[in-house]
Amino acid sequence: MKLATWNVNSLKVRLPQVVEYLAAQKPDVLCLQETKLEDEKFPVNDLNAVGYHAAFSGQKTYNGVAILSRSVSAEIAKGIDGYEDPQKRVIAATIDGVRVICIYIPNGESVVSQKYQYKLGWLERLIAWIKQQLEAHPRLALLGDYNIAPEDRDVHHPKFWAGKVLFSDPEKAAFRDLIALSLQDSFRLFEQPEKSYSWWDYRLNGFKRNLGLRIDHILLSPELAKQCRSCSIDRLIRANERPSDHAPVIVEIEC
DNA sequence: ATGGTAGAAACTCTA
Repeated sequence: MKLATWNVNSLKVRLPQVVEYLAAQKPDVLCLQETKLEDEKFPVNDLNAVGYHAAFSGQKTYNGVAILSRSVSAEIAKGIDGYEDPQKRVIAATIDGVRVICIYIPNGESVVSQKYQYKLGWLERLIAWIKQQLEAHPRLALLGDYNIAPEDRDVHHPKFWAGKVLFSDPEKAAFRDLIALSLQDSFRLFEQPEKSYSWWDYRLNGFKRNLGLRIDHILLSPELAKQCRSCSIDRLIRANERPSDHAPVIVEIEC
Protein backbone atom coordinates (compact mmCIF):
# COMPACT_ATOMS: atom_id res chain seq x y z
CA MET A 1 0.00 0.00 0.00
CA LYS A 2 1.34 3.42 -0.97
CA LEU A 3 0.31 6.52 0.97
CA ALA A 4 1.36 10.01 -0.08
CA THR A 5 0.86 13.62 0.99
CA TRP A 6 1.25 16.83 -0.97
CA ASN A 7 0.55 20.49 -0.21
CA VAL A 8 -0.58 21.58 -3.68
CA ASN A 9 -1.06 25.32 -3.00
CA SER A 10 -4.32 25.57 -5.00
CA LEU A 11 -5.83 22.40 -6.44
CA LYS A 12 -7.36 24.45 -9.23
CA VAL A 13 -3.91 25.37 -10.53
CA ARG A 14 -2.27 22.05 -9.67
CA LEU A 15 -4.97 19.59 -10.84
CA PRO A 16 -3.05 18.57 -13.99
CA GLN A 17 0.05 17.90 -11.89
CA VAL A 18 -1.99 15.91 -9.36
CA VAL A 19 -3.44 13.75 -12.16
CA GLU A 20 0.06 13.25 -13.56
CA TYR A 21 1.39 12.33 -10.12
CA LEU A 22 -1.41 9.79 -9.56
CA ALA A 23 -0.60 8.17 -12.90
CA ALA A 24 3.13 8.09 -12.20
CA GLN A 25 3.11 6.83 -8.58
CA LYS A 26 -0.26 5.10 -8.43
CA PRO A 27 -0.61 5.75 -4.71
CA ASP A 28 -3.49 4.02 -2.92
CA VAL A 29 -4.00 7.23 -0.95
CA LEU A 30 -3.00 10.83 -1.66
CA CYS A 31 -3.61 13.47 1.00
CA LEU A 32 -3.79 17.07 -0.22
CA GLN A 33 -3.44 20.35 1.64
CA GLU A 34 -4.13 23.96 0.64
CA THR A 35 -6.71 22.97 -1.95
CA LYS A 36 -8.15 26.51 -1.59
CA LEU A 37 -11.49 25.32 -2.98
CA GLU A 38 -15.03 25.37 -1.67
CA ASP A 39 -16.54 21.88 -1.64
CA GLU A 40 -18.91 22.77 -4.50
CA LYS A 41 -15.87 23.48 -6.67
CA PHE A 42 -13.88 20.35 -5.81
CA PRO A 43 -12.98 18.51 -9.05
CA VAL A 44 -14.64 15.21 -8.06
CA ASN A 45 -15.40 14.17 -11.63
CA ASP A 46 -11.86 14.73 -12.91
CA LEU A 47 -10.50 12.55 -10.11
CA ASN A 48 -13.16 9.85 -10.50
CA ALA A 49 -12.25 9.73 -14.18
CA VAL A 50 -8.69 8.71 -13.31
CA GLY A 51 -9.80 6.08 -10.80
CA TYR A 52 -9.84 7.94 -7.46
CA HIS A 53 -12.50 8.59 -4.86
CA ALA A 54 -12.29 11.87 -2.98
CA ALA A 55 -13.21 13.05 0.50
CA PHE A 56 -12.68 16.77 1.02
CA SER A 57 -13.21 19.69 3.35
CA GLY A 58 -12.50 23.06 1.86
CA GLN A 59 -13.16 26.79 1.88
CA LYS A 60 -12.62 29.72 -0.42
CA THR A 61 -9.10 31.18 -0.78
CA TYR A 62 -7.33 29.53 2.16
CA ASN A 63 -6.62 26.09 3.65
CA GLY A 64 -8.64 23.07 2.50
CA VAL A 65 -7.75 19.36 2.77
CA ALA A 66 -8.67 16.23 0.86
CA ILE A 67 -8.04 12.49 0.78
CA LEU A 68 -7.94 10.78 -2.61
CA SER A 69 -8.10 6.99 -2.62
CA ARG A 70 -8.37 4.05 -4.99
CA SER A 71 -10.69 2.21 -2.57
CA VAL A 72 -13.84 3.73 -1.16
CA SER A 73 -13.19 5.54 2.12
CA ALA A 74 -15.32 4.98 5.22
CA GLU A 75 -15.95 6.88 8.48
CA ILE A 76 -15.08 10.26 6.96
CA ALA A 77 -14.57 12.84 9.71
CA LYS A 78 -13.79 16.54 9.35
CA GLY A 79 -11.94 18.72 11.84
CA ILE A 80 -10.66 17.90 15.32
CA ASP A 81 -13.36 16.38 17.56
CA GLY A 82 -14.73 18.95 19.99
CA TYR A 83 -12.73 21.87 18.54
CA GLU A 84 -14.66 24.48 16.61
CA ASP A 85 -12.34 25.85 13.95
CA PRO A 86 -13.62 27.68 10.87
CA GLN A 87 -10.35 26.89 9.11
CA LYS A 88 -10.54 23.64 7.15
CA ARG A 89 -7.38 21.84 8.15
CA VAL A 90 -8.25 18.24 9.05
CA ILE A 91 -9.97 15.32 7.34
CA ALA A 92 -9.84 11.65 8.27
CA ALA A 93 -11.03 8.47 6.59
CA THR A 94 -10.61 4.72 6.93
CA ILE A 95 -9.20 3.16 3.77
CA ASP A 96 -8.33 -0.52 3.41
CA GLY A 97 -8.28 -0.84 7.19
CA VAL A 98 -5.95 2.13 7.74
CA ARG A 99 -7.10 5.25 9.57
CA VAL A 100 -5.75 8.03 7.37
CA ILE A 101 -5.63 11.49 8.94
CA CYS A 102 -4.75 14.39 6.66
CA ILE A 103 -3.64 17.58 8.42
CA TYR A 104 -2.66 21.09 7.48
CA ILE A 105 -1.09 22.55 10.61
CA PRO A 106 -1.24 26.37 10.80
CA ASN A 107 1.83 28.19 9.49
CA GLY A 108 2.04 30.66 12.37
CA GLU A 109 3.47 33.52 10.29
CA SER A 110 6.09 34.55 12.90
CA VAL A 111 6.69 33.83 16.57
CA VAL A 112 5.33 37.26 17.58
CA SER A 113 2.13 36.86 15.58
CA GLN A 114 -1.34 36.04 16.89
CA LYS A 115 -1.30 33.28 14.28
CA TYR A 116 1.61 31.67 16.14
CA GLN A 117 -0.51 31.49 19.30
CA TYR A 118 -3.30 29.96 17.23
CA LYS A 119 -0.79 27.42 15.90
CA LEU A 120 0.39 26.39 19.38
CA GLY A 121 -3.19 26.11 20.70
CA TRP A 122 -4.20 24.16 17.61
CA LEU A 123 -1.30 21.73 18.11
CA GLU A 124 -2.39 21.13 21.69
CA ARG A 125 -5.88 20.17 20.52
CA LEU A 126 -4.44 18.01 17.76
CA ILE A 127 -2.17 16.07 20.13
CA ALA A 128 -5.00 15.32 22.58
CA TRP A 129 -7.22 14.18 19.73
CA ILE A 130 -4.57 12.00 18.08
CA LYS A 131 -3.96 10.32 21.42
CA GLN A 132 -7.63 9.26 21.43
CA GLN A 133 -7.58 8.31 17.77
CA LEU A 134 -4.61 5.98 18.35
CA GLU A 135 -6.54 4.14 21.02
CA ALA A 136 -9.44 3.62 18.61
CA HIS A 137 -7.32 2.92 15.51
CA PRO A 138 -4.09 0.95 15.99
CA ARG A 139 -3.41 1.18 12.23
CA LEU A 140 -3.13 4.95 11.91
CA ALA A 141 -1.21 7.26 9.56
CA LEU A 142 -0.94 11.01 10.16
CA LEU A 143 0.06 12.74 6.95
CA GLY A 144 0.33 16.33 5.91
CA ASP A 145 1.95 19.73 6.02
CA TYR A 146 3.04 20.09 9.63
CA ASN A 147 4.72 23.47 9.16
CA ILE A 148 7.37 22.21 11.60
CA ALA A 149 10.93 21.15 10.83
CA PRO A 150 11.68 18.73 13.68
CA GLU A 151 15.49 18.68 13.76
CA ASP A 152 18.60 20.60 12.68
CA ARG A 153 19.15 18.23 9.77
CA ASP A 154 15.69 19.16 8.44
CA VAL A 155 16.70 22.81 7.93
CA HIS A 156 19.17 24.21 5.40
CA HIS A 157 20.62 26.73 7.80
CA PRO A 158 19.62 25.79 11.37
CA LYS A 159 21.52 28.67 12.99
CA PHE A 160 19.64 31.18 10.87
CA TRP A 161 16.32 29.46 11.52
CA ALA A 162 16.79 28.99 15.29
CA GLY A 163 13.85 30.51 17.15
CA LYS A 164 11.98 31.37 13.95
CA VAL A 165 8.53 30.14 13.02
CA LEU A 166 8.57 26.57 11.61
CA PHE A 167 11.67 25.83 13.72
CA SER A 168 11.02 27.36 17.15
CA ASP A 169 11.37 25.30 20.35
CA PRO A 170 7.64 25.18 21.20
CA GLU A 171 6.83 23.90 17.71
CA LYS A 172 9.57 21.27 17.87
CA ALA A 173 8.33 20.27 21.34
CA ALA A 174 4.82 19.77 19.93
CA PHE A 175 6.25 17.53 17.21
CA ARG A 176 8.08 15.51 19.87
CA ASP A 177 4.80 15.24 21.80
CA LEU A 178 3.25 13.58 18.75
CA ILE A 179 6.20 11.19 18.52
CA ALA A 180 5.79 10.48 22.25
CA LEU A 181 2.28 9.13 21.53
CA SER A 182 4.18 6.23 19.87
CA LEU A 183 4.09 7.63 16.33
CA GLN A 184 7.18 7.18 14.19
CA ASP A 185 8.57 9.60 11.61
CA SER A 186 8.57 7.26 8.61
CA PHE A 187 11.24 9.31 6.81
CA ARG A 188 13.76 8.59 9.56
CA LEU A 189 13.14 4.85 9.54
CA PHE A 190 15.46 4.71 6.52
CA GLU A 191 18.78 6.08 5.38
CA GLN A 192 18.16 9.32 3.48
CA PRO A 193 20.16 11.73 1.36
CA GLU A 194 21.64 14.65 3.27
CA LYS A 195 19.81 17.96 2.94
CA SER A 196 16.46 16.34 2.23
CA TYR A 197 13.66 18.89 2.28
CA SER A 198 10.00 18.99 1.29
CA TRP A 199 9.38 22.74 0.95
CA TRP A 200 11.33 25.53 -0.71
CA ASP A 201 10.32 29.19 -0.68
CA TYR A 202 9.24 30.55 -4.06
CA ARG A 203 11.44 33.54 -3.32
CA LEU A 204 15.23 33.75 -3.43
CA ASN A 205 15.50 30.92 -5.93
CA GLY A 206 15.03 28.61 -2.97
CA PHE A 207 14.67 25.34 -4.85
CA LYS A 208 17.63 25.79 -7.18
CA ARG A 209 19.83 26.61 -4.19
CA ASN A 210 18.19 23.85 -2.10
CA LEU A 211 17.29 26.35 0.62
CA GLY A 212 14.54 24.15 1.99
CA LEU A 213 12.92 22.76 5.09
CA ARG A 214 11.46 19.33 5.76
CA ILE A 215 8.01 20.26 7.08
CA ASP A 216 5.80 17.65 5.38
CA HIS A 217 5.66 14.38 7.26
CA ILE A 218 4.11 10.95 7.43
CA LEU A 219 3.88 9.66 11.00
CA LEU A 220 2.88 6.03 11.51
CA SER A 221 1.48 4.09 14.44
CA PRO A 222 3.73 1.23 15.65
CA GLU A 223 1.75 -1.39 13.76
CA LEU A 224 2.13 0.46 10.45
CA ALA A 225 5.72 1.52 11.11
CA LYS A 226 6.64 -2.14 11.50
CA GLN A 227 5.30 -2.77 8.00
CA CYS A 228 6.81 0.35 6.43
CA ARG A 229 9.27 -0.49 3.64
CA SER A 230 10.23 2.95 2.32
CA CYS A 231 9.70 6.67 2.64
CA SER A 232 10.87 9.26 0.16
CA ILE A 233 10.35 12.83 -0.97
CA ASP A 234 9.50 13.28 -4.64
CA ARG A 235 11.64 16.37 -4.91
CA LEU A 236 11.61 16.46 -8.72
CA ILE A 237 7.94 17.46 -8.61
CA ARG A 238 9.16 20.79 -7.24
CA ALA A 239 11.08 21.29 -10.50
CA ASN A 240 7.86 21.22 -12.55
CA GLU A 241 6.73 24.27 -14.45
CA ARG A 242 4.36 26.26 -12.27
CA PRO A 243 5.15 24.11 -9.22
CA SER A 244 3.68 24.00 -5.77
CA ASP A 245 6.22 25.19 -3.24
CA HIS A 246 6.00 21.71 -1.62
CA ALA A 247 7.08 18.29 -2.91
CA PRO A 248 5.09 15.12 -2.16
CA VAL A 249 6.18 12.62 0.49
CA ILE A 250 5.32 8.95 -0.03
CA VAL A 251 5.55 5.72 1.99
CA GLU A 252 5.17 2.07 1.05
CA ILE A 253 3.51 -0.16 3.63
CA GLU A 254 3.55 -3.93 3.29
CA CYS A 255 -0.15 -4.70 3.46
C1' DA B 1 19.77 34.33 3.25
C1' DT B 2 17.99 39.84 5.32
C1' DG B 3 15.27 39.67 -0.55
C1' DG B 4 10.68 39.50 -2.72
C1' DT B 5 7.25 34.79 -5.44
C1' DA B 6 2.89 32.75 -5.92
C1' DG B 7 -2.14 32.23 -5.39
C1' DA B 8 -6.75 34.13 -4.75
C1' DA B 9 -9.13 37.89 -5.03
C1' DA B 10 -9.43 42.45 -4.79
C1' DC B 11 -5.96 46.54 -4.78
C1' DT B 12 -4.25 42.99 0.35
C1' DC B 13 -3.67 38.82 2.88
C1' DT B 14 -1.39 34.44 3.51
C1' DA B 15 2.35 31.42 3.11
